[in-house]
Amino acid sequence: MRTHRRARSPRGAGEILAEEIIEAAGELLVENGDDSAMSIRAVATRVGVTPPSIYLHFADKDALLDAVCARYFERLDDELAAAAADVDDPLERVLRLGLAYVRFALATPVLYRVAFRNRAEGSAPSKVDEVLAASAHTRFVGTVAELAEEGLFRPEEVEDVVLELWAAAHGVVSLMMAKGGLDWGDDLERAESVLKAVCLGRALLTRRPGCADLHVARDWLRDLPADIAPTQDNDNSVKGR
Amino acid sequence: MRTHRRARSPRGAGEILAEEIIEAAGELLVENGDDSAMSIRAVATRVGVTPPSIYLHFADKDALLDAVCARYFERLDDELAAAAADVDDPLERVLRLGLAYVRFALATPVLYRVAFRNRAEGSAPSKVDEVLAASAHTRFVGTVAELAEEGLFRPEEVEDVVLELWAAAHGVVSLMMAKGGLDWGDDLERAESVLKAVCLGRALLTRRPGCADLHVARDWLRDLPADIAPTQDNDNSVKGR
DNA sequence: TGTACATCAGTGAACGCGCGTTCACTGATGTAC
DNA sequence: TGTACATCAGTGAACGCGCGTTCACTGATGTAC
Repeated sequence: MRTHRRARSPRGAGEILAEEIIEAAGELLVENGDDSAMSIRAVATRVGVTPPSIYLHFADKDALLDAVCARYFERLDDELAAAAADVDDPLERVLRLGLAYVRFALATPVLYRVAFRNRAEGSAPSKVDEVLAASAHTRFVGTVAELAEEGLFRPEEVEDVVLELWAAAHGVVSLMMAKGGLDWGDDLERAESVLKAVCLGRALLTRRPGCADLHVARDWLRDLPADIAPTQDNDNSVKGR
Repeated sequence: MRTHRRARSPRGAGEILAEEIIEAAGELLVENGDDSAMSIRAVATRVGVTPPSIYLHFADKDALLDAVCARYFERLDDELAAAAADVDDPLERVLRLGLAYVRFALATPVLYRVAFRNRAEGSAPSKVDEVLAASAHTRFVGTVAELAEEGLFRPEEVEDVVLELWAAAHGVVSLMMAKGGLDWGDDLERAESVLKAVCLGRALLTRRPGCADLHVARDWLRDLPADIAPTQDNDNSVKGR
């Protein structure tokens, strides 16, 4: 039941269909909610082509989903690049990157969830992981490495800090998606709070290793001197800038 | 193709079958990897009963999955209770609770993932959320409230801190499950690091609100006095105790 | 300038499958009289 | 003590569906000679 028939690609331009398939698959995922609702047949119908045509460009359904996710993470990297542009201070930049990640994920929850679906055990290594490693991950590593140069972290723990920041951001968005009924308040403010806590707590543990002992940490927190004077502008949030 | 036929329950004991169904469904999920691999027919076969019998006890497949998840979170609460027993210090207890959560999730990744699956939009409010709210969530709230009494957090931010700790723990386990290939090191040590960072960072933001401005926070971190002498035992981890 | 051929981008029809769910029925067990 | 009846815990067979995937085929376009 094709609603329209797609014009055949000119010779040598078969790749065009691949692009249209990825795009249509992404749209179907967004519209229908999850990957079990995206069928080869539905994708073919939307593109205006018959189901076997899909197999001219993708080995199977899983390969198509993978391509959709890879495309998705490429878009994520674009967003991260935009968020980091012109932010010289690495501490502020890491927060901006984290918030951009959260904003991007919350804007497209279905795709985000599909991108983090668990793949079948025997399946080939995914293109998605390569894309992630080469883009978003590298971007975070670079910024955290700058922070390490400042002395906020030790150089050998840069990868660890990145993973932990990622875990925090991922946790915030995926718990929000799964348990939207909880009292999250403003999503981005909550994310900002978590990201700041991880950054500061982690840096604190680096600069004062003794605080890894919770009793030491508590005594120390209790004895903190009175807060310093607030800075001139009261807006502590980075969101609106 | 039943491999064995289950003996009929005696009169008045029809509920026994419901229990066996939940148990079998859980086993199938664990063995087969995800919820699309758990079919009503497979559950019936495993229990030794015909498919329509399932419907004597569960309205549909979704209701069955829900019951499995509710049972799962009841088990989680048992683990949390055991982890918190005899830990008087609330700061240590919150860490133990978090680690028990992580350990439990990592021990049964498939069930954990299913329990956080996204439900269809129109579906009835899940029993799972009630169980969670009444058990694990309450447990964390109680402990964080004690920390607030100590002055580590403000009383009105107890719920927020619980959500953020939950998000952190959830993020660690679900990212580990989705991206197991990353360099996580020891899973529980990584979790401990994140949980401590969130706790300390959050408490720091409470005691020194000025640090919400990242520039202030950085100057402050840079000017931290030299670390205090380490405590007598060098084991900062809570894992083995 | 014409023609045989290769290549490319698809099509049409079908295979076989397992699934959730429904419906009318069965047979053992307890209960009322 | 015997019998009719209600209840309970299931059964057997089927409906209808959409799915991923395969296979032989088509028809337009470019290329060699």
